[in-house]
Amino acid sequence: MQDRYDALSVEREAQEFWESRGSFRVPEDPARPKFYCLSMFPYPSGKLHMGHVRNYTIGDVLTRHYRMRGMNVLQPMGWDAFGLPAENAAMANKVPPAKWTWDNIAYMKSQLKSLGFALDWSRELATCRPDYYTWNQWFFTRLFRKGLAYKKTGIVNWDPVDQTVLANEQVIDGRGWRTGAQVEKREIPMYFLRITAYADELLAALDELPGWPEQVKLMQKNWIGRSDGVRVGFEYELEGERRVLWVFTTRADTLMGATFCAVAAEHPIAAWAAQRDPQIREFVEECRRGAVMEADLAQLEKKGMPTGLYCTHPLSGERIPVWVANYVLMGYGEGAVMAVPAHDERDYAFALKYGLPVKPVIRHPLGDDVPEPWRAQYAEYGTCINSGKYDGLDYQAAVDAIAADLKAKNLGEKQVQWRLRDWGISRQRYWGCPIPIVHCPGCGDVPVKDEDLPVLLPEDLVPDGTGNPLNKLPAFLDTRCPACGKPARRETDTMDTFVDSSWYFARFASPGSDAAMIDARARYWMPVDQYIGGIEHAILHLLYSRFFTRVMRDEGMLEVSEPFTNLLTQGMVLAETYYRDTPQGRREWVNPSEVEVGRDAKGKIVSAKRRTDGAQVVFAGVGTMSKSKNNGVDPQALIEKYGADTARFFIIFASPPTNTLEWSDEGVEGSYRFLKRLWAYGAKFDTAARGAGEPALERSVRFELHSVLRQANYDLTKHQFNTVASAAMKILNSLEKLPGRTPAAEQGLSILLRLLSPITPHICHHLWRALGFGEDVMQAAWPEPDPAALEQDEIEFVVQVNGKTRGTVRVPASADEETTASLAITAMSKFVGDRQVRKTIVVPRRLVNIVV
RNA sequence: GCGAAGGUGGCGGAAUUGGUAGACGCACUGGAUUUAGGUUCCAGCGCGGAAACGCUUGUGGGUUCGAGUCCCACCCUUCGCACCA
Repeated sequence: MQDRYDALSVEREAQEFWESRGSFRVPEDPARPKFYCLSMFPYPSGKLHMGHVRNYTIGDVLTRHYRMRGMNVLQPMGWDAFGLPAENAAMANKVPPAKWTWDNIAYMKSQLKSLGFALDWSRELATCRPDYYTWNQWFFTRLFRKGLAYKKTGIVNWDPVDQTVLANEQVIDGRGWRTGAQVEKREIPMYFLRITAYADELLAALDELPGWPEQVKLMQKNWIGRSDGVRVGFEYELEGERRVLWVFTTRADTLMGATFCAVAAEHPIAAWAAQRDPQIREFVEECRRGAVMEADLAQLEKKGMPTGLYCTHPLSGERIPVWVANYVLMGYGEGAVMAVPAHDERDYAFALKYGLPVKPVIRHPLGDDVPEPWRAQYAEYGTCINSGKYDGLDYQAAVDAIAADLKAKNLGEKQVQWRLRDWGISRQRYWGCPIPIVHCPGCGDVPVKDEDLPVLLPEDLVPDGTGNPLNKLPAFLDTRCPACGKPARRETDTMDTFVDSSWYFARFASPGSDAAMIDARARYWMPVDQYIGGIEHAILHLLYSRFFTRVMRDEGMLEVSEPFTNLLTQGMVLAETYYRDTPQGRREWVNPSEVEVGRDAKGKIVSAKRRTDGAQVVFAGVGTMSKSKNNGVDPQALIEKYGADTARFFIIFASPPTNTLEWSDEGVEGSYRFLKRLWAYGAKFDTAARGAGEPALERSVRFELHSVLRQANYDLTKHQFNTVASAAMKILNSLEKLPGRTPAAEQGLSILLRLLSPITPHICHHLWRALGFGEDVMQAAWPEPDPAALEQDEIEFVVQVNGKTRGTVRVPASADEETTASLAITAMSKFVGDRQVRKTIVVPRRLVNIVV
């Protein structure tokens, strides 16, 4: 063995070993327990970023660990290859998105290989390949025929200059990102998937996902948002005709306190009022143009205008005004609310502002009245007051009685309202999966026949930012109707890329299947046992995948309902940010790798300057790695300088997987130092003479070794990998106390290499072979602690007096509680003095507390 | 505004789930090796104190023999959002 740790050659050699043996290709093997370990596949944006490296390192640690525990572990990789950035790059470089995408894939694949991940590349897929997206299209036609896909209008952001639809992220402060033009809202026909048909099931099944973080389940629950309430009708007259304004409320018990109704700006009543009154028209226009983001809207001042229309309270018969208000949303419920100012904070603020009546109808903890300012107690459930026949009823009784009375009048009933909306999948973009529909003047919208799939996406177009280039391509547009055969026009919208990623996990289990979307092999592998990815996908991607899995189940393609048994949401990768203000008054962000910090004698940062020119820079805290703050760290540079094992070790060691990870160059150096020490220990071990060792030292090292191993194995079950890395360091520290190649050293190094191999597979692979432990550490059994090594003759107890720790005492392992207590009292005589011992508490193997 | 997560040394983080707070590492300090820098090795390192000892897990209360961990109130930070009636 050479003395110097040459990470790159060690890693190249290990990777060649795995490659030549096909070590990571996994067949379906019913004889062994399967484990499907999946990390979210990357978008091929150009090169790997640190978040990818973290994600795949976590997945690889799990994969290699379970492999060594004898499981048949599948870890595949592919490419989420359709999407907007490819179109942007295409415009910038005048290259078709396909070429840009494939170049990126080739480069990123080489990066993944250099990191040594145990990936089964024989299953690689890319969603932009026809053999993948043909099944998107096939599945869509199934949904279309079942009525689970349908067409209706949806609202989009429209850029009037470029004449194109913009994604939310392309709208900056209400303006198009390329043109700077004021963005308009536009209604256009789109295809929707009826995810709401599964709302009930998607909600209920969350309770049967013990392997998901509570946080994510709660977010999904709130997103699906089941509300049990009452639909209430307020009658009104318009142009001599009797009509009903419907509202939905979860607080029907407060109906007697409703003093006005409010409708959204897009509501038909608002449109009617806008026609009559220019001021209302102005207000409605303002609402339509205004903020799109909920957080902004929430901060908006509550504004409204009376429509001039009055409606009738369904129970009291009172005449109450209808307002149009900016805090009512068209997209939820009926687009209209009944306002109960006394018991709803927003209604309260609105009523005070416009002098509308406030009528308390619920007894709350602060009394019967609702004086200013607003208090949270006003909204609590309580007994009805000022409510006529409903006085004295509690929440549930009042809701029941009021719902019954409304029903009798045909002006309402109990209703379940979902927050979840159907999923609009039409995108007016080129680089995506074409929606397989043909528009026929005679037959309407007709799905493409199975035998004519896929509808191929032309790959040589370069978009110019003014809409979908497919619209200008007769060869694509002109076709014949699948039903009647007459000339017809092809749909040019493509699918939301979330469609691609809603079933890829099942396709990995059926590589190359060209007769079916997924085949019988998927039944062996599904569900995914462990899914790993960023918290930013906690809602949409995971919910869509759960929806697709259910539809696939109902189509007889899968037997499972849930795609992901266990979910690990990794934290983000952060780095320090530094800036300096330029003479021109601009803020210039300086990459942390260019910054040198000065510290005081205690290690506190007191100054920072740029290495190149010595300019003073300001430390602006840590933040997510981003282009705008120029604080990204390129994984490639790291791999080239230190090797993949150092990068992997640092990522695992620096914080537990679900926490944020703070990047630190010094921390990387520390990880590199540890691997160099491990290598040096291996080299010394290689040449050391075998010897028996000193018995007491051997015994104490073996005790340390096996206690650390026991803890590490426990930590692995919790996925707390950072302390497993610590355990490896502790083991090396213990081994370095031994004089040479003693039995404890042999055993310790064998444990260390196996324990560490999922984290730093290359160096462990090399040392395992070079030091004669075996041919392939991955084939070795996972280490388990030896109970004999954990036995002790004496146990050290912590001794407290009145709960204050005062020292320790060694007690024979065989001693009973009484003996232990008296030994402790003797040892602590200095602290006990002549005071009376009232009580002793003995915690077995741990602690004695003497109460005096 | 609503929803979620979280506050432990100079820093990242540990704490066997109510039992020695600060494992492991980084940074820092001193020393050895080196022509020097780097590397490597040894020692120290929560705060105060010469020491005995005292104080210490965002703040203030509480439960307990014992609280970072459980309960109550408050303060702060981060993340998500489609004002969800």
